[in-house]
Amino acid sequence: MGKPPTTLRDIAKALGTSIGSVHRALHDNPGVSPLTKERVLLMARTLGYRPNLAARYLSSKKTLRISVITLQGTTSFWDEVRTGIRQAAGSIPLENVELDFRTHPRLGEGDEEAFESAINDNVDGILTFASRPQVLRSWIRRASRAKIPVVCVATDAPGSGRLGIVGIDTLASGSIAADLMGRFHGTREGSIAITLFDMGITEHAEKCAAFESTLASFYPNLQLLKPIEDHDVEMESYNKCRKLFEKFPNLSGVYVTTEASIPVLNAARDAKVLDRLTIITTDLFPDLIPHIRSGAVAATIYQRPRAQGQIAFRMLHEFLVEGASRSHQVALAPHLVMRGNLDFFLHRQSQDSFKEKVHEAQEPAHGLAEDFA
Amino acid sequence: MGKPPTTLRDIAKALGTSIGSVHRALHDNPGVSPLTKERVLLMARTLGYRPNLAARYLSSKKTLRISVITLQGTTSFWDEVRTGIRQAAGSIPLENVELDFRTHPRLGEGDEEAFESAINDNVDGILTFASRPQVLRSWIRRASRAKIPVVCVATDAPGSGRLGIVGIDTLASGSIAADLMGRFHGTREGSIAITLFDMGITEHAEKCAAFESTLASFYPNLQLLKPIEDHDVEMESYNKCRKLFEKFPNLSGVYVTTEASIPVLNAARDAKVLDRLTIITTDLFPDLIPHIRSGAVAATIYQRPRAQGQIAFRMLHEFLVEGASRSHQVALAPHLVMRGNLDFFLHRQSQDSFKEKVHEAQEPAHGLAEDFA
DNA sequence: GCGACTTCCGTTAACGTTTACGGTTCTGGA
DNA sequence: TCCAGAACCGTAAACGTTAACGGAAGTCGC
Repeated sequence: MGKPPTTLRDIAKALGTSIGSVHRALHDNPGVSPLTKERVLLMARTLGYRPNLAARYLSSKKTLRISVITLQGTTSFWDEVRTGIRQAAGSIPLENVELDFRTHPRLGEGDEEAFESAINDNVDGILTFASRPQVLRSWIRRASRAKIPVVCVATDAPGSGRLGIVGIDTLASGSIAADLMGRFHGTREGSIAITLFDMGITEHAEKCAAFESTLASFYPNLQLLKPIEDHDVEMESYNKCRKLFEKFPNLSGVYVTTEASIPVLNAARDAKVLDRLTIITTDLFPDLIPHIRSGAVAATIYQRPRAQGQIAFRMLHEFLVEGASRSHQVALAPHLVMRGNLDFFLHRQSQDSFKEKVHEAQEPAHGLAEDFA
Repeated sequence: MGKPPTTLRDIAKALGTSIGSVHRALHDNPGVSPLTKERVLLMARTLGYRPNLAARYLSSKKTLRISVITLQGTTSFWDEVRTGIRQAAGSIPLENVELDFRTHPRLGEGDEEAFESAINDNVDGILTFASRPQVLRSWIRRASRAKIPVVCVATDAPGSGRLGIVGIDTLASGSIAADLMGRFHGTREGSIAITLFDMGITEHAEKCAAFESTLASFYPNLQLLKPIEDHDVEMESYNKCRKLFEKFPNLSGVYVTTEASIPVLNAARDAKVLDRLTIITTDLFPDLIPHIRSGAVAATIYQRPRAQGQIAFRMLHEFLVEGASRSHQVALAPHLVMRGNLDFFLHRQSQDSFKEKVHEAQEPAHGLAEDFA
């Protein structure tokens, strides 16, 4: 059924040339004439040549260096992303990967420098958070020109030449938030607010649009107010919300699409409207937990940072190893966290780098695992 | 920072013996004395020997044969699981895996035969659906004794010696269903029904318990009725539900934990209680779609069959290749599907076995979706 | 016409493991 | 005493790729 795969030797033999020339041609290394190069490329294609990765790795054993340029962050989101990257890097069978974390403290502080040093170090690939697409775009483009593939996590930098993007599906997030808001609220009239970082961020605009669209389609009794932009500044968020609650005393729900949910909750508490509001937030971090348990936050939409990190790494690695990756845009389904299943997610987060953890000793001896240490 | 990894030659040299003996010792092949074997094992441990997988694969290039013993199924669930397995098998870099699907038509029909033939064929590993744990337990045990690792998908077979299990977290599923039911329903009194396959199935009992517990903790206004067992028989489900609706006219919600949601919906329609009920179902398949769109089904808890298949395959493969896998029990977080985000999941399902050759032009409108832990 | 250089190409030794094959030495039985 | 067989062990050839080396032409300057 399976004919043996074609090798470099096969191509060489078919062309009456040598392995060395074939190898040079396929890697467009110098030292091969344009004619033979073309003939090799053609023959490789017709014979359906696929490089044997095991042999390649065994022979060259050069290590891939991947630079991870991310934000420190105010919540645990980016820590989780980095953990996911580390996990994925640790679980590839042929471990020849070296991770190089360049974490900058604040938004727009040190990201450009990190990019510059990564490019100068001539790393093999970059995983990054494109916090400021408009600024980072040129850096990503510069990396691409230097043949360094870049994969964005969480936020896209469209038109930058980046290899790919992995993030949470904005449509699914915004829609599910709207559906929950609508169902939780019932059929009476009411108005809903939404907070986001900045309408200039594609992801946030899309989430907002999806939320609005679903709300309009299925819950016409709910009216969406003009979005509030907080720019990830606590005071801005708090003050704008205080003003909002005063201006719309009949407000019945808030959808917080950013990490800055605590200021919103504080504002609601201080305005004494907390128990009248249905609040849906985004992500999951320690400070938010008591608010979920108390029921103040009805639900939170978990953006699966660890999964994002894992998949981003896999995408980059696949490209570096195979020369092409399967899908360059990955949109994950968000998870929904509420009071009842909160512990499940907390438990999952806590099994951190313990991947080697000994699992419940109820079934100890399997007998198969006795291969070698 | 990185000293070169130890090789067979290193061990041999350190012991003054030969590569051949070291190899035989590490694989407990015949032809090595107990003494040298012990010394090799010790030295391998102290030198921290890890086999070089690239070299191993390059040299042996034997193909792993994995048998997939699953149900045909009445919905697309198991098709999706199999698709996930295929995808995962296709995406491993060193492709030396041969999948062998043994699909039996009905529950408890042909599963034992499939196991027997798989064991007789001496496959390298088995992925299976332990539909009837009590019956299959002995078969799994038999496979384990034949050194064939078995990974269960969706349903566990505890105490069978299986290598591992991947499924949806029952606590998260039951709890989120209860939370939604409670929030959707509001604060007025009401009673809720739950349908399941059989209380004998661990997963179903656990889901039921989680549902009950969350309901009792946070929504004491809702009263849970005695569970209905449908045994995956349509008529049984329909009839029991009809009787239920007659007996409890003030019923306000149903949580369907099995695939058999259509009979429940039909019964509710025929009993003319459909619009009074909050119905939460499980999984996502074509027949269910119109009911979600119409709002008859408020939400459905998607069990991510494709992700289950992918992860189960990975677990088995990792064990077969590396000799030990990281975690033998994987509990996935379920996804929540409602009207608004339904299209996202449908779109994702439809990108089936395409995965090959998606050399996208520039930036397609909507991202490709991938499923993952 | 002779070295020095360029351009192209063939050969070959790694990489670490598996596997088959030939050797030892040792045992038991005739 | 000698042979057959077992039990143990060393050697070497694969596997497919990479990278380095050396050789064969051909080109240029003197």
